[in-house]
Formats: sequence, C-alpha cells, structure tokens
Amino acid sequence: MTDAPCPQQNHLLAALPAEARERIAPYLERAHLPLGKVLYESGDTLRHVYFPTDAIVSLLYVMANGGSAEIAVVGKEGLVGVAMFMGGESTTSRAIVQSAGTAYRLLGKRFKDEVNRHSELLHLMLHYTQALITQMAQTAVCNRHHSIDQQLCRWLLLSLDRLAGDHLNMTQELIANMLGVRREGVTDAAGRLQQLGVIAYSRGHIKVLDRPRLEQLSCECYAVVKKETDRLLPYLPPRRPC
Amino acid sequence: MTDAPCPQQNHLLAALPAEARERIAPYLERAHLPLGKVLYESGDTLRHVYFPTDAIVSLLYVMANGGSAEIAVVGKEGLVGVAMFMGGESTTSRAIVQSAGTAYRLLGKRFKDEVNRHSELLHLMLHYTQALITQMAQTAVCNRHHSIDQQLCRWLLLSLDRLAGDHLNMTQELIANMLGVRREGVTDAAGRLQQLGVIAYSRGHIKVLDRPRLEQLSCECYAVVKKETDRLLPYLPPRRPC
DNA sequence: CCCGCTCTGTGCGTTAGCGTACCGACAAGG
DNA sequence: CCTTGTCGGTACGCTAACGCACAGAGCGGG
Repeated sequence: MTDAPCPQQNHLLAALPAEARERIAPYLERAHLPLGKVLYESGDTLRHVYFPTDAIVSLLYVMANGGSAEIAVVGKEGLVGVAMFMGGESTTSRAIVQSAGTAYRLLGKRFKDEVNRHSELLHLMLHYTQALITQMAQTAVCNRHHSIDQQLCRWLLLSLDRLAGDHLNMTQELIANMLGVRREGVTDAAGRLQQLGVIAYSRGHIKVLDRPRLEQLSCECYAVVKKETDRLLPYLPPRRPC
Repeated sequence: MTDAPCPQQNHLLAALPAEARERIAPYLERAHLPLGKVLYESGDTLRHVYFPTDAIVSLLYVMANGGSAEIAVVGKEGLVGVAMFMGGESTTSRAIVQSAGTAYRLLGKRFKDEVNRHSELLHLMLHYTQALITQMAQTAVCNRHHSIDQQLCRWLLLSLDRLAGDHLNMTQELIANMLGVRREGVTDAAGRLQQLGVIAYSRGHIKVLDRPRLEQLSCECYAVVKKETDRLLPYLPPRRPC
C-alpha cells in the first residue's frame, strides 16, 4: 500500500539466503488476491504455494452443514500451502482470501523440488509450519474456552499484525464466518469494543483506536501465538530494501 | 497386552525401511508410561521422542487459569515430539499419558540427526505431522460447533483406535479434562450413551458395546481425521511379525 | 434524487453448558 | 467389618450464545 510491492515484504522470502532467493526469484509470479478468492478447496491438489505480502488468507474448515471455523490465518509472515512440502499435497481445509492484497506465488512442484534439494530452505519452512501448528492448537483452545468478545480481540490483533496501518476492511458477517459464530454475536462484541473507545466500526471499515487496550481485552491466545512465532522465526526486521 | 511388546507395534517404526530401522534399533529404549505421567511440559526442551505401542498420549494445552483442552492424541500410529524435527525443540503444550502402556523412546538429538540425514525417514515423519495437523484443525472445529455428546463419541473412537480391544480405562473426570468441559457434562453424555446401550460405564472402566452406533452418534470430525490419516499414512496392516 | 442493497443494530424466546453443592455407590485397605 | 477416598449421579440457578425476525442506516447506481 505504501511501498511498491516486492517479494521481500513476505518475511519468509526475505529470510531466505540470498542464493536461494535468487534461484527462486525468476519463478515467482505476482498475483492480486481479491477478497473472497478461494486459493484452494478442501481436498484439492495444490497448484501453487502463495507468499502473501499485504494480503491475508484464512484457512477455513467448512462443515457438511455449511458451518465454518477458521483454523489459522496466514499473512506476510508465512505461506499458504505447507501441505506441499509436508507431503500430503492437499488439506481438509479451504484457503480463502480474507483481506485483499498481493501475494507471490510459485508452482507447487517447483517449490517442492527446491525445498527437497536445499535443507536450509526446508528448515525455514518447517519452522514456519511449527508456528502454524501453534496457531491451530491455540485456536482449538480458544474455541473451547473464550468468549466471543475475547476471540474478536484476538482475531483483530492477528489481522492487524498482518497489515500495515491501523484499519481493517471486513464486515461483521465475514468475521462471524471466520470465528464460526453468529453475525449478531460479532455485532454485540464489536459494539462493546466501540463503546469502550477501542475501535471505530462503520460498514465494513474498522479502525483500531487503542491497540494496547485491545491486547488487554484479548485472551492469552494471541500472546501465546505471537511469542511462539517470534521464537521460531526470529528473522529480520519487518521492512527491507527491495 | 496380548503380544509381547515390540517396536514394530508402532506404525511409524514398522513403516521404516529395514535399513533405517536397523540403524535406529540399538538406541530404542522401552519405557513404561504410567497414567498421568508428563512426558514434557509446555516450553520444555524435548529430551526424547516417544513411539507409543499400547500407550496413549494426549497433547494438552493448559491455560493460565488452570483450564485445559486437548489439542490432539497420539498412539501407536504416531510419535510424541514432532517439534524435534520441526525445529522448535519445544511446544506450547503438555504431553501427558492418558492411557498407561508402553512406548519406545529415543534421544531427541539422535533422532534429529537421523531424520536430517535420511530423507525417507524425514518424509515419513512429515506425513505423520500433517496427519497430526489435520487432527488439530478438526479439534478446533469440533470445539466450536459440536455438542459434548458428539465430542465424547469422537473422543472414545479416537482412543479405541489406539488400543486393542473394546474397553477403556478412564474416569469421567479425566475425560472432562481432555475435552475441556465439566465433569458433570461428561456424566450426562455418558449416561445417555449408556441408556442407548452403546457403552457400559463403571468406575473408570468403559466397555464399548456398539461401535457402529458410536460412529453414527459422533460428529463428522472423527471420520475426517481417520480418512485423512489413512490417506497420508497408507502403510502396513496394523500387525506385523516382530 | 431516490431506489435498492448491503451492513449493522435490536429484541425476542430457547438452549447448552457452567458453577456449585451434595449424596450415594463402590473399592481398597486397615 | 468398617473407614476412607474415589467415582459417578443429580439438582438448581445462571449466562453466553443461538435461531429467528425485523428495523434503521448508509452507500451507490440509475
């Protein structure tokens, strides 16, 4: 949004050893990911892996009856398509764009070959995958024990960390689908946050006014995931020259 | 319980190429895992990885306020300690023995070296890890959407698959801790199952009388995890000569 | 400028699960 | 045999979240 887009805005790409980055660079393809776009469906064989820069992608499980629940969220810190190098080549969840933006993509097969040939690359990916596992585990805990209010805070923070700035573009309906709750539940929770002066909400546009407060109101899940992610991926400052 | 214990009762060990198995064999150490034993605590650096044969280990997250929730369960189909080769060397969850039994263990460092040297071994482990990820994801969904009744069915089936026979030794209190619900909730659900003639319950001893019915009463989560695990790990029949 | 759509707010009644409290039933061990 | 502790069953009020229905609010296109 501010800078010209470049692959190194994705933290994993930025963390690659120069040699690996150069090997991959010619095959990276810039893709615009519009809101709601499905990168892959449950059971699909993955064609590409995606490295978001300013897009956010949700991993969403959709039940037989149409209900849904977000499993994890991926932004500039990660990649979509870990099943490619984990070996399964597909997953039981859907990957859907939650916030429009840009990603760099790479043919799955090519990426897999690279990963298998270069252990440094593989280890970076596995570290990220463990961070993703932590996020999933914490999502399970959060779904069990925490209130919608707390979960909304956690979710806003996770999204905020993956975007530049303090504003988000998401309707309450969309958030409800992600959290797997009723839209009205989100309305209530967001209303409370608004009255506390923590956010300002208006027709799909959220502005975060008081992030520290948001962190206080969130359950421990956000902090656990953040801390573990930082531990596992202690790379580079967020910005880098392109 | 029936056969003399041997490492190949663990499916991953059994699936190893003979050459890899022989390399590892001298370092495998048989360990009895008593109920409630903590194999590692949140944040601990893993000393060993464990390959259960007839033991079951729960990956449990314990919250700041003492509440808990099971993230996944590991039995003879898998191993405890994926963080060892994922790179983190620790996780945010606790590994606790849910059903006493035997496991074979191996020094974490040695295992890590083996995995890094032999890509066939690594790929087997990554496949298992993806299956574990699927289980975690489904746990998150289940916690969000399904009733205690359904979750109890799912949980019994997961445990049953990891044991020989049709009986389990677990108190309702223990099950409640795993599911992250009240003990009374489990009492109610188990009472209903008992009245339907699906199980017989008595002081920590459960006998499953009608497994097909149990599968009907369970939510889709059980089937999803089982199908995906079978897809990812299509190895060997459960029994093998030792 | 107004129509129509999307998004948000609100108000029900209903229910699953929680917290608490307590009691009986069974098993093991002195 | 009786005590003691663990385990399972039950009851009661409470709350968060649900399903449903509908009303106002803002924005964009004709």
